[in-house]
Amino acid sequence: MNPEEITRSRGRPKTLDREHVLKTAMLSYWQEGPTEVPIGEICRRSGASKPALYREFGSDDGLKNAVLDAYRDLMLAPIHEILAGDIPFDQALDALIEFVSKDRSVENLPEGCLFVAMRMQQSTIGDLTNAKVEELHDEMIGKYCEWIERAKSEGKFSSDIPTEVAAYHLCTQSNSALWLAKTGLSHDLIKSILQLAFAPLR
Amino acid sequence: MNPEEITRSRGRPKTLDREHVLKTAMLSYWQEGPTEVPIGEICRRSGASKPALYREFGSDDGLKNAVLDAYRDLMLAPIHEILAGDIPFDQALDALIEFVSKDRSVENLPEGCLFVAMRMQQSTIGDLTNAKVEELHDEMIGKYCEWIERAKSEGKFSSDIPTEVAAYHLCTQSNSALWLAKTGLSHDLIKSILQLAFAPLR
DNA sequence: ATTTTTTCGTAACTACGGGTACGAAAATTG
DNA sequence: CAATTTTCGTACCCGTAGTTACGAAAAAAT
Repeated sequence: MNPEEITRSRGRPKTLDREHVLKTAMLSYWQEGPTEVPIGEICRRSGASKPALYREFGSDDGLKNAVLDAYRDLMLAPIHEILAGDIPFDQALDALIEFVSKDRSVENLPEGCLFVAMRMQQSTIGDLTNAKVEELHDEMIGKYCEWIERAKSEGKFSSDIPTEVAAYHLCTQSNSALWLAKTGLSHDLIKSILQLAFAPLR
Repeated sequence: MNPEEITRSRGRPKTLDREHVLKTAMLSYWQEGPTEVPIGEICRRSGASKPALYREFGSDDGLKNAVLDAYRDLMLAPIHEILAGDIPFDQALDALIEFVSKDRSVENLPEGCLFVAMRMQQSTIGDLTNAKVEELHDEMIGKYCEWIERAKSEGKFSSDIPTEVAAYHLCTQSNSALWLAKTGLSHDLIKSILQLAFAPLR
């Protein structure tokens, strides 16, 4: 009754390592851009064969879609957690700045934001992936709005600023910061820019 | 001695309308993304033949490079003028917001910023064009820096904020605003976001 | 052992897009 | 008019990338 036998069915055993392919693809797209790395290259880098990859993900679009799910858990979920937490507004802002402008090279992660990169490439990306991108964006704006509304109700945030304006502002700043990091701007400079950009919210 | 005869040389007269091709290409790239519109499509839309276009611009890269020059004159130069002008700092900021968040559909121009779009597409774009993109970006940052330094020397801008931080912040906000417009966000909302973002500079 | 099922991966197919070879066309020159 | 020069544009070349056909391989079931 060891784990190997639980899902052991009839045919030839699957050797494709889905998680490994997904990780390879995510890092490749993240590093070089979602439209820059062809399927064949993902195969070479991950050691998988093209048909195997197609059997698993269906299409280029399917793979990108799956990658985006993995990316969400890695990079978007932590932001959601900061916003959902019970920490004071100012501290949450700082945590946000810290998370966004943090140097990821120590974790062997690329700079920039795969999510933003995908959002830019309008038509080059498949329908499935585009739909997910918009879904994740709406989710993010929603979380920001909830957070701000909560802060407003606690008197920690000026009611003069419409929630929607603040939410888009926050979202935009994070995106820009991640993008600036990709252009090679120093993390200290980016942090200063974020502090400046978020100043009117405090 | 009419204009037609001034440059009339020997061979078959050129029928390719360079300006028309350039305008077609600029609007196409601007609207749909610089990597989304193939050369062949530019030809179809402008009525030019492929070899004619290659004779005129040399390559895909050459065409994009020429387009970028045209775009600079149309969209970047006006910003430079605002920054170089003698108007008070606050008014210049407002003029900036106005120019960036203005509705361009009335002039039949696309939303968004071709320059920013090109800067995103790292490797998909040729060397010539990439070099020009960086050149234009450095030029823009430089103009912002000069403007801020001037404002500082006149006591219209807080010396607490490093010039470089403010310059990047301003540049980033403009880029973001143009990009938000491309996603379909209302111009009023974008203007509010810009006002919020620029508040700490006043 | 043979059949059945499932996955494997080589080797193709196809579409698209950047770029060009080349002969025809249209002008000036002598 | 013939020679020369320059541009024109059809029809092609070729590399790239997404996708799949298909026979072999590896397991369970009979």
